[in-house]
Amino acid sequence: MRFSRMLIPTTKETPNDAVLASHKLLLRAGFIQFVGGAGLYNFLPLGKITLDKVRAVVKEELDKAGCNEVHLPIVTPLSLWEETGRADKFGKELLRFKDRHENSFTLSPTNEEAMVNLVRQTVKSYKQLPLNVYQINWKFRDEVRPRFGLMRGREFLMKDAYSFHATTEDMQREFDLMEQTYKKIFTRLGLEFKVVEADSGAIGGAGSKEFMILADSGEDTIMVCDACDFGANVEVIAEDETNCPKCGGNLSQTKGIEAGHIFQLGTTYSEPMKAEFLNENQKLEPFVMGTYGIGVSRLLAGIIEQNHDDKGCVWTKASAPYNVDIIVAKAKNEEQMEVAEKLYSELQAKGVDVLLDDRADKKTGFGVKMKDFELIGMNYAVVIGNDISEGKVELITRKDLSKESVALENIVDVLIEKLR
RNA sequence: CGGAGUGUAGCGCAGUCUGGUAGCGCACCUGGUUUGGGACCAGGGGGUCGAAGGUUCGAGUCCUUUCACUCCGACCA
Repeated sequence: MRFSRMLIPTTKETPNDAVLASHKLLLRAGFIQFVGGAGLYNFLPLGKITLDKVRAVVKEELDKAGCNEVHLPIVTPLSLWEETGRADKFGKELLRFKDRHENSFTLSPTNEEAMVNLVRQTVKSYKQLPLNVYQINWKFRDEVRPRFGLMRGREFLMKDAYSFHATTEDMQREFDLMEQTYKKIFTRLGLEFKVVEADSGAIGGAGSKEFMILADSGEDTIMVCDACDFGANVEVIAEDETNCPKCGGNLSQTKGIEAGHIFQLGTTYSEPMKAEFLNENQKLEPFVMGTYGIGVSRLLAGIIEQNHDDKGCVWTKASAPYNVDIIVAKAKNEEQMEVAEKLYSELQAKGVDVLLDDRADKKTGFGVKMKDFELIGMNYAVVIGNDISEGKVELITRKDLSKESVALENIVDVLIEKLR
């Protein structure tokens, strides 16, 4: 893509209302835009691209683990929620409204009931099990206090998966598989994270684990063991506990952003909703279920909370809207522009996500392009400038802002190696 | 829902105490000069001051009511 044709409204001023780094930077770098209602944001082109990239990583790993992607309507009949009693339990957080026929509906905050309904209408035999179905879809929760930009919006993109099994043992096997799958997803996204024991909250069920992105700004307090991999949310462990219940090692307190949560549900939903299958003994049994969520839009905030500096965002390779930014120092210089166009085509041909900063208006000089590169936080910038007469370009690494001079003929290979 | 704060141009703000017909920076438009780290000069466009009501000759400013947003708390996949 060419910068000159993209809507990227970067700003120098820090928005007054934003407190968190991710909130400020995503606004300043033109990824998102405040709509006016609390917790509602427009995703601008850069934000949409980044969201889609993160979403693709989530989808790929789930598909590899044998999950089935589906798509449910965001509007759900309230009657489904009444079957499980959650219409009352969710309270005001569940946004309700009526259609022209006075029928009650909700904007889905999560989809256990809707997905159980999908499965009970289609799965009748143990031979069809196990089954894991998921969607990556917008959710709406009328939060008491939405805040911190994408961290706790009212409308947010969530991956919600639901597994159905004949036995508890098989559900636990899937639970472990999802834990491994989540670890792959978070690792691919370049995140530093911790899996912790957690409370099951309003979803209900037996065991649950949370995937915490480690960041000082996190809303959750967690206890982690420095000797083994044990970790727990303070909701489920005494905050003054100093010894690891697993290995006896030292526990220390830290902050985390809850970006994923997996639950062993059992029959909490299948029983009241009469979602049953016929077992090998020809008897009806309720499905044993698991449910697994990832806050996809929250991941964007989490990635930035963990990866930013005073100049702007520092996206990880898997999440950056573009991995390479070609900066044409003087876009009116024909030679520079020619070299830049050629490099742009070559990188595209090699499958590299590249942005060409070809802006040639008189207000957009080299300084502006550099500032935008730093603020947006793409992984690398290639500066096509004066050195081009000697066959050299400058390669800048966003993470440490280091600069190196590279021969033009080698730059494609160097970049591909770095992005590997 | 309790506490605190803020609503004035697209964004960031001043003006409100002490009422006199709206201003600054950024952004935007035109022309010129610049061109490797958010340039400079000149000119220009854009606001019924969150909303409603009231006091007054006159309200951004005073009074009443109301709405929204932000932060802290409670709550929360």
